[in-house]
Amino acid sequence: MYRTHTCGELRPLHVGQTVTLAGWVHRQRDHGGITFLDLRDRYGIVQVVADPSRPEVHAAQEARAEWVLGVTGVVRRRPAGAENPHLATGEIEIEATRVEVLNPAKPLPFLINKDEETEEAVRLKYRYLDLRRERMQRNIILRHKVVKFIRDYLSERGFIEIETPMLFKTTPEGARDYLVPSRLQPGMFYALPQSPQQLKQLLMVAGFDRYFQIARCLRDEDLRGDRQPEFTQLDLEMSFVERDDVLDMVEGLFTAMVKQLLPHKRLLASPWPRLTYRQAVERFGTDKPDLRFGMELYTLNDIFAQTDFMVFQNVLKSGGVIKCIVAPGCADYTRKEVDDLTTFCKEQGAKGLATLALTAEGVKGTAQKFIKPQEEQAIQSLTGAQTGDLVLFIADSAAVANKTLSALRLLFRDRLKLADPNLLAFAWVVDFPMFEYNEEEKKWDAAHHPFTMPKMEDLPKFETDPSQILSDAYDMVLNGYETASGSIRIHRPDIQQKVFQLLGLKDEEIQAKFGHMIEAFQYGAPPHGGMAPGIDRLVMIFADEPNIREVIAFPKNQAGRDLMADAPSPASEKQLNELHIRLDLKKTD
RNA sequence: GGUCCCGUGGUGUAGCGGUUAACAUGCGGCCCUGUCAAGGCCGAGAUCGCGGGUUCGAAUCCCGUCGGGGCCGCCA
Repeated sequence: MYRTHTCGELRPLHVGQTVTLAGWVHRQRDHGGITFLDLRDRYGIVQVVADPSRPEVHAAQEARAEWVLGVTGVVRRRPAGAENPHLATGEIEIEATRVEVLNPAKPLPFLINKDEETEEAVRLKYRYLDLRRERMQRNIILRHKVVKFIRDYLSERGFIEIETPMLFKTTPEGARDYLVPSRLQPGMFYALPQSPQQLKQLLMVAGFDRYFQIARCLRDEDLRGDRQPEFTQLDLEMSFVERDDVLDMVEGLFTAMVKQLLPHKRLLASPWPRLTYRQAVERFGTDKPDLRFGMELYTLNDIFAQTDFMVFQNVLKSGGVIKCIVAPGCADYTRKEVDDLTTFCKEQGAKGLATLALTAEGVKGTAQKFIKPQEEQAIQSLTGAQTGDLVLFIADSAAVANKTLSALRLLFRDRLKLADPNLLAFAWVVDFPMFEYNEEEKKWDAAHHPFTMPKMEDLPKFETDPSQILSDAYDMVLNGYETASGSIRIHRPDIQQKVFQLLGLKDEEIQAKFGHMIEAFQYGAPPHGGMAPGIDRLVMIFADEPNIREVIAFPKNQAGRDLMADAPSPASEKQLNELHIRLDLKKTD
């Protein structure tokens, strides 16, 4: 038997018992006449004491960090004054009667027993060692608890967990698909699911009523700190529900989860705030606002209606907006600091940045000479800006102004530490537009997806102005991240047809791509809707981690490579032949 | 596709035109009976990612390239 107990569980009540433990050498302190070993497993650390004069415990002296040992000994209370309050097992120690090397270890590429920053490429190459570290163990265990909580909570409420295929069908809309060539059907391809969207809707047609799945989703797009090519969603769908039924269910789930799993975190508000898409963009410049702090955006078009400043005039004439935010206590920014902000704004697409510094010696800044005293007064009373603050103006198209000011807002959040890291600002963003115009391809795209239900009262606008059609789509946002999105779905074939037509899909195309959906909806489809919270992002935020890779056991790097296994890698000639694939690698541009 | 930042012993850093390339930690050896980031002494370990250029002289400046990361585009 390798062990009778785990390293983390021994307490004074075990004193006198003979126990057998197995684990890794966390640290070793050899004093010559006595040797201490900290033996570690995932449950904790316990101190083993070995007397080197006893040959059966001699291995304690030769052991090095991360060797795997088997230890037998007697649990005893530590001598008075030698307790370690930093260890859960710190009141006791194991007096070893046997120390056996189960497996030695080479010196490691980085230290397990220390949470020192290590280049991520090295961590990813030796991910199995990185995962042995306390930080990663904590994250992966938290992730397990989150998923377990979801399964329990939803099961108790009548939800059925159903698996859907990984090999499915490519779809025209949305993200780039990962394709899988078919051996049995030459020239044909499966697609790995971007989400189980269609399948969960068909499960509603099938009468399952309340479905969920911890579902792997795959999208072949460029990576970011919060985006991996494969990620996990809580996929969820309900029949005979309206929007608020779905929101209430998910809000209840995460409110209860935070209370149980994250007692050190506070919710910003309960019930969660709700913003319309329009309000969110107007006030924060984004549809995923971080509500942990203020610094809202203000529109100044009215105040500058009579401006003499040519730049502002031109923007107003061309239908743009003048908006600002107030950076508290930043009036003393130097010329260089303001220049750096300007550069930042230009990187976001803005043409420039105007500033107004409200200093004790008066108003300064690049916009000072263009802004009349009464305009400045109006800005102060609108925004509440005070002496010592720096007002930042962007005059541009609404889209660029919002995007730039939103980015500035987050920049100042981090720079001025405006957001409480222990605050969870969940919120709902509702009433998204149904369609977005794709300038590049001169056509309408679905803002969420083509199965989203337009607002009934907006149906006439299909003929007049599709840009004004709102939908029953909604997002869950948390601390500036989009953490879920969903919608009430179309269950009427006539409305579905209208949407497909507006998206420019030809009838044959609709049949080929979505025929199974259209047909299914003709056999008694219940009204239904759902959503899909992103597990990785949520756990990342819950674990206070700066990127999604820290909560995924084996993530890809920014180039989509697995640095440990070195994937992707070439396929053999034989494999390619079986799949009827010939490579064409000549283009290198 | 674009753009910005980073590559110095195993790991983390210093050095930023002339150094035997420094420090910590880890590693090896020796000493040490109460430590818990144990301590003390000794030692090994880096052609400074790679290639080219500038210079009397390059880890240091320039160009390219490779690797890694952030952001924009993209992500229904």
